[in-house]
Amino acid sequence: MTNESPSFKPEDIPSRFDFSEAQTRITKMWDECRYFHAVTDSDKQPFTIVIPPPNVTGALHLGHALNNTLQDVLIRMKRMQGFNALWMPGTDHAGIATQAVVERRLKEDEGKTRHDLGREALVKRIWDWKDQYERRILDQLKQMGCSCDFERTRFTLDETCTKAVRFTFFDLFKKQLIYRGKRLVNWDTHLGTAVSDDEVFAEKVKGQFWHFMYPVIDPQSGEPAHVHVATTRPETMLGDTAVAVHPDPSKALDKVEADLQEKLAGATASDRESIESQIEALKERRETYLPKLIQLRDMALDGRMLMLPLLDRPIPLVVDEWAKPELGSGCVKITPAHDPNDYEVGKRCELEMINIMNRDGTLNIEAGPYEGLYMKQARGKVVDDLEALGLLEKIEDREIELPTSDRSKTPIEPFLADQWFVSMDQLSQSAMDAVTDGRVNIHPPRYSRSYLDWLSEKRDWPVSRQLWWGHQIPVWSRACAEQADVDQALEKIKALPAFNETVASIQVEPCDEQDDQRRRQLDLPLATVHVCVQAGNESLEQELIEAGLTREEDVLDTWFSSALWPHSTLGWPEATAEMSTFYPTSALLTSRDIITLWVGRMVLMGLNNCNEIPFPRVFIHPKILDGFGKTMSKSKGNGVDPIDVINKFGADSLRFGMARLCTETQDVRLPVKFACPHCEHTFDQTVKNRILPKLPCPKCKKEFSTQWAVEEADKALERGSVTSERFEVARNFVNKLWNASRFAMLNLEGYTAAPIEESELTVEDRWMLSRLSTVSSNVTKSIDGFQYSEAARELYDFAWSEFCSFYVEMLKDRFADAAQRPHAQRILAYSLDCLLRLLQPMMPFVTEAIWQNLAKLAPERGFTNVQPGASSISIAPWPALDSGWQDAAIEEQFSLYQTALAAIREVRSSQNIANKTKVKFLVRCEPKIATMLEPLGGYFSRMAAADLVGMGPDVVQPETNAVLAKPEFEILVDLEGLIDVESEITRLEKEKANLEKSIAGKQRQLGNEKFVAAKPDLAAEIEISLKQAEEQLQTIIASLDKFLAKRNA
RNA sequence: GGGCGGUUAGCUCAGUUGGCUAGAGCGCCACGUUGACAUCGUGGAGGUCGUUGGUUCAAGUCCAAUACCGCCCACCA
Repeated sequence: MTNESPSFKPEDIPSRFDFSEAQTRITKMWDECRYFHAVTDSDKQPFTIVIPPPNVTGALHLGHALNNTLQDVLIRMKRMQGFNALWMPGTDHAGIATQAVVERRLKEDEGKTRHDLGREALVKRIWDWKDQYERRILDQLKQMGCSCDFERTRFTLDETCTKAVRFTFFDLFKKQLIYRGKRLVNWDTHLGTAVSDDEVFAEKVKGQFWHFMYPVIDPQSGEPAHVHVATTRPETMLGDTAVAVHPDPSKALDKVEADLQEKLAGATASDRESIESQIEALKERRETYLPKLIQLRDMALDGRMLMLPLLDRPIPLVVDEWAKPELGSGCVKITPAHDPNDYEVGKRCELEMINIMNRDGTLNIEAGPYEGLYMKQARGKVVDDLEALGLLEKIEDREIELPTSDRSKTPIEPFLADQWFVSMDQLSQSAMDAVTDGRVNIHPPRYSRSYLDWLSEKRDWPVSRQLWWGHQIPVWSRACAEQADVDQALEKIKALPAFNETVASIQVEPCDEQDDQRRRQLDLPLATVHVCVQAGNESLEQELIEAGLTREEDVLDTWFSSALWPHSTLGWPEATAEMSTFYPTSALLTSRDIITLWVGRMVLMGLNNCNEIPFPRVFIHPKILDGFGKTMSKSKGNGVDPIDVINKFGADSLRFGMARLCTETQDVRLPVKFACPHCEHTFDQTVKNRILPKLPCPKCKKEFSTQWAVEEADKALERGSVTSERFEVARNFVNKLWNASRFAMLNLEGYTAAPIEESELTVEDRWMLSRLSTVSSNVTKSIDGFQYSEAARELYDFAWSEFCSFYVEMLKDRFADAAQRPHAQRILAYSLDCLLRLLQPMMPFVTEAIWQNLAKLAPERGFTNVQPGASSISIAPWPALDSGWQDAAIEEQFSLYQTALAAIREVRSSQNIANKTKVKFLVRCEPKIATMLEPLGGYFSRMAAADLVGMGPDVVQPETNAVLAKPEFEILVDLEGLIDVESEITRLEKEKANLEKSIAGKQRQLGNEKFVAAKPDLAAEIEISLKQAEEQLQTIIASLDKFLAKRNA
């Protein structure tokens, strides 16, 4: 069969890969051909990955680029391996984060708050924001070359996901695994919502430490008149319901002292002084203060009361271990409703929990005369009033760590609020079991520990958020003042026409205020009736409202919907073809900071909803750090837009660079630089300049804008990109590959397809087949085992140092010979084809571009059987060469050649012989070695401008020559008329020193009797190499003597 | 306070079960551009593997202690 192929001239193919043109063209082609669309009626085995949905708060940065590159490399390999590969894309609504961004924008641009707009209008604005950023994110993914099935793109707040959320919530509600209760939450008074612990950061601020005195009621003689307490938040005293003292202060002090002594024993000299002084202070405290603490403890056990000043409310003195006798006065005021620790004390001691704050941060009726003041205003007044009463002891300045909301940057107020919870006992256990019994495998395994530790706490999951953006909780409630109301409400609900127990579930939440009289005073309901409604029952929802119930306003924690992601995206709870085909998914790739928040919850929700784990393998990949070792994030100003990198280096370089950097233990440190758009000068991003809206270029002095530009004037400046030099390696590699294929294009004219006869294979062909077989097998294993950097490194070394530097060079001679040319063309087309396919997952664009060119010249390729190449490399079969081609003898033969070649090059370089000057050389060796080198002998001419003129044990040494002694042979380079005696002496002396060092090491080892006894095999090997080294040394010394004599003559 | 990871060449990182002279890329030095590639080629210089101690015939590798850097969790009236 013949294929008349067109021909390429050098000018037809640029010597640099035009990635920008190729990316646009190829993305379009992939899209049109729907290569990445997975179908449900396939015979192929499925392989599914769901994307960790990026937040629609903003655009993707390099951390996402890493995450998505790794997923794409895996899914692309699996697709080529013949799996029905689905990579499910989508985005996350990211509840509070997104709402906060939009609210901030609203405030900045229009000076409005969300209340000015109202719920509906705000939510619409957020949807607009979401549309904008979802588009941007999906575009970024496409530009990166991600082979997602974009036709299936989901959003955690879309109709499909919403249905899954409703079903899950209903199911858990019905199982009594969701309940409403009071909980101390981190209240953001600015946003009017609770925020989770991980959305709170501690800000160091200058604050004060106030010392108060609370009067003792009816002090007996000998008893103190006051108890001393201290606080950093004086206004909370209005909610105090006790003062605590340690139950056994003496023992507690013993314990503290024992700990200090232990610390002292192992302390360094510099620490000793400080520890010793602490012990001193402790001893003094024991003498002066302990009796008083014991007295207070006894008073507490007697049930004595204190008078809370300002509100004149009697509060008990209680014993609790939370009070530390070694600190302050040893007594601590307890504000259960406004402090997490006090809350715990309150529960232990069954204290009243008095909530003194409204949702907006003002004080409520419980604060008596202070009602209506903001917490901060109340602080000053409380302090002033206490001072007026003579109950302010002192004020200290102190640095305090103020819990602050990450979203609104305002101080957090701990606040007791009604919240919905998921009961985690059983659910956590199921997720723990999945990992401990190996159904879910976390890689690297060390991360299993943080997963298990966190789940084992089994803390109930607060899922309600006082936000407008999110899944509104599907519960309709009614508060009932009397038991009769409750009964009546229940009866009425059950009688509703649309009511039935399969679509609605009822819970009755009793009031937690046990004291009936107090409950009435506070106007609290006796009980609240909650009805949870299954999705798709709008008529019942309407009837419930008509029956006087109101819908819960809160929305769900964004992680609630994220937890369903692996099955909600596939259409659960419907029994879809997608669910049966693609669930459970095959692997999850994510970053370590959401192991607990997300991975654990996906496992337990998958088990709860689908009765099956969501994925058998989880890969936790490294994080991208900036040049200072800090994680990248938009808020720090060190986030880099992958598009900047793509524009400068190309998507393949970004991807290959990412894969190459993805090792198992190290985070990826990526020093980034600004690139001046005017003069292309690059300079470091520093802590100081990275958040400036505009910068002057240090070289050309012109200004350019950054991602931080806000003002129109700044935005009008040309935008400077931020990239990293670390992608240059990958960019060069892409170009190298492009040029290797350019060589192929220029030499495939007249290509005819035919199987390659085994008898026609040369040594180098067999070597290439052997290497291709080994490399493809290793790369497959590496990618399957998430060892991306290993895979990238092996491919890089193979493609550059073996394929390009040796094989292609050798083919040049064969192309020059008309007889060998057709065969050389076939084997080149075949091996390039294989190499491209191996590189496709990491570098899909350049390999596709070359693939399409190759198809024009050599549409049919193959080795044992010839076939047309696939229409796209994305769907071509993954190389899986028979391991029978792996041939250690051939590889050894090749390495002999490489050693000889390097030796000749070394001589040429040290003798400073011009490239064009041909040299002659001989190889003195055993006949066996000569036989091995013989078939490759011709290539020395092309690759080192050296002609092999003789080989064997008896070659005659030329008059003037350089000798390179290697274990297997000696290379004798004829330097007649070229010799530089001094350089040669220098080289030989260096060689001699190296050999002597090596020999000494070997002799030392062999002189070690225990070693020889323990490892006889190894010792024998060393003995052989020692003998060779000694022979080499003799040769070198002889040659050196000769040159020394020449110099002295 | 608890846990985890890191420390190897000027920079960024490899180094499999301990074993012969510890590797790569970038950067640096020298030489080299008429047919794939200067985003290239060839050669070279550069490391007492954080520190201390231990196990072993043998330690970058195993153990212990310690310093520094980073991350996670808990806590700080």
